[in-house]
Amino acid sequence: MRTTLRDVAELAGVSPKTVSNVVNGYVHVRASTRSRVEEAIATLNYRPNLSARSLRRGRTGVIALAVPELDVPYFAELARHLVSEADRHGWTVLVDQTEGVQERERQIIGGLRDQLIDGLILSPLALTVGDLAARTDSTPMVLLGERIHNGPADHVVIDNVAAARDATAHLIGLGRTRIAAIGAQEVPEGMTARVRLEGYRRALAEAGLPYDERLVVPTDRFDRADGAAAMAALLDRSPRPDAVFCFSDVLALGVLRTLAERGVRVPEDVAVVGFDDIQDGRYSVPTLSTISPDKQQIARVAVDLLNQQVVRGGSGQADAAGPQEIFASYTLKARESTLGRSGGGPS
Amino acid sequence: MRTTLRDVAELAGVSPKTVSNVVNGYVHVRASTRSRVEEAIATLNYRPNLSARSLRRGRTGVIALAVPELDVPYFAELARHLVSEADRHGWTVLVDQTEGVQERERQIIGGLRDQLIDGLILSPLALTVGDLAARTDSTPMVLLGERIHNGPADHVVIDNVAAARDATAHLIGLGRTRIAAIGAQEVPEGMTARVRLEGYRRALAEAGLPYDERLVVPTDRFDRADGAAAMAALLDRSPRPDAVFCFSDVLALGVLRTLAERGVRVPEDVAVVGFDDIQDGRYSVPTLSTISPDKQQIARVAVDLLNQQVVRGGSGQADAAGPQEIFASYTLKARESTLGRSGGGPS
DNA sequence: TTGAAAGCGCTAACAC
DNA sequence: GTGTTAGCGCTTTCAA
Repeated sequence: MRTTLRDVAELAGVSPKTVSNVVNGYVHVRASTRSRVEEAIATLNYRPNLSARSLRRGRTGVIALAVPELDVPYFAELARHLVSEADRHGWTVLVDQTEGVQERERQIIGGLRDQLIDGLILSPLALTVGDLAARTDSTPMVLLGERIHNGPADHVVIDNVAAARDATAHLIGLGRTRIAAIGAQEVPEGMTARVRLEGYRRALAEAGLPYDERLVVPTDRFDRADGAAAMAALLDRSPRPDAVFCFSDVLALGVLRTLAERGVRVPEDVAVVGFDDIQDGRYSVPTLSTISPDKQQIARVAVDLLNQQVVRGGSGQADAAGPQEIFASYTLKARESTLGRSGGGPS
Repeated sequence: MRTTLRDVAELAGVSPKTVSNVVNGYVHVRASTRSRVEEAIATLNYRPNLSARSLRRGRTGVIALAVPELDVPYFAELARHLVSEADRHGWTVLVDQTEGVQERERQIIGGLRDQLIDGLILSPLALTVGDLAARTDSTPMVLLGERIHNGPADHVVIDNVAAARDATAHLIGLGRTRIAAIGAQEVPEGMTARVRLEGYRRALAEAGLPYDERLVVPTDRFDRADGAAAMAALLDRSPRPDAVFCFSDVLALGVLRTLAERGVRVPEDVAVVGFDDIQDGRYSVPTLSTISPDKQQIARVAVDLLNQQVVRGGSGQADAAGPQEIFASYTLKARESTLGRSGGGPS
């Protein structure tokens, strides 16, 4: 049998309540009593039963992180930061993988882990505004990514339109004029692929360059194979681009691969910019220019927002001012794939 | 107020026990009763309180996965598989990051999450045999990686010595004679770096090649920067290697980067083999030859072993036969970094 | 096939 | 500063 608070109380010759006070760091406990209790705890190797505590307190100390897949580098890096930040708040993180499946995402916002978690941080891929509006579960929730503006939930984003515009403008600034975009998707407004395309178009417009649909390549997903295939398709038709803006770094790594296979020089013949600043891009050949969202900030803000909701009473609602939308910062990191070797080594 | 089982019972006009029976799929419930209860559950949107259930049952349905860092590609990929496998067993996975810090690893095997989890899957980096022997916590546990043979815990590994030997032998088979090893570490016997070095030495010995300490480069960690620096050091002194065996793919990616910067041709001047078969290596330039452990198998076996322990009664002990050590399979994937472009495209 | 009662281990409320 | 009491929501006896 596991030792309980009661056992400790008996051994220390005090009441259960006193043990509870000591365990929970209540200050008004006489030093001598405290040390006696602590000694008993040590001898019995007592550990509080978290289920019982949760039942009583109505809080579990656990939050859920739901991402499409844990081994997509961007989500892996985000997860690392989120787990660290959550830890600082005394939260343990459990992980759900949605695989970007809508039904799965629906279940999760519907309260799949309802009674197990204090809150939920979700990076949705397929969820619609309607799904969110229909949500009845009141578990505190924070959304990550550009998905849904003005939705009914707190929300951490970066300004994807501006970032995509900056990335494209960087290519234009290098004198490129036939700039391709890889990663377009037929998805609802507000989704990542859409807003990044919007930023791309805006940069072209601002520079007085034409928008040429033949230079815009859709991909099913955002992975290396998609990037490689998209670049191959571009090289096999005209007009031939002199630069490529990829909607993710992983796509861009596939692009670099195809360019290397075809003997196309980067950046001399084709300059490449990605998005996400994953670690691989800092050591690829060539190193990858990219938009770098401040992932740690995203993680910190997300956990803070969640904490606010929990403190506020777990109503699932934002405060009177309505749901918050917080913009995290990003920077453009120009590396070899646009600047060439003059860009220096890994950064 | 959240709806409880009691509310459902009242609405359905039955006792709490009957609701419980329905919720838990107990068979001996009259169909009419069952449907009445199910209706009540639906109208009230009832969800069982998992804390209460855990408290009563003594099981939480949660297991912990402890890895050094979630954004190291190998662990990210492993985590993806583990979460999927755990899901198939009805388990939710919570994640702890140890950062490879011994004290942190000690806390975790010591029962940090003791009362929150049914079991623990740990990929230790710094733990000693002594730490494990001193463990008193009885939470079911499975260890991942080559760390400790004949230790007091169930354990999933691949045969690192054989795999490292195969990798090195592959290089020897290509006619290389000055084969460097990157990733050596001054660590206790049985740890990854040690066993891989052992396999390297064995391959050399079998081929009648001398073991040359100048070709063995230690690294603090296993990351891209370490690989890049190690390769730079090798190029700046003699003998100059004509091949490199890296103890991880991430190291190898750093190595490829340095070789590209220095204008050294791969594999013509230097052939490179890594270890782990992370996704990046399938699209790097050149693609990376590597040892590919069957990560899905590792995940499946680990979860199965944990499940066996839990079923057996959570004693933390293996069965009468003692702790089990299960070997997962691996394959050598020869790609461009050893075969050249004849090796074909991404595989 | 269903119900009544007890209690898992903890903490909140209140008394002393 | 410490003890007593009650009860969080569920499942497990045991009885009907």
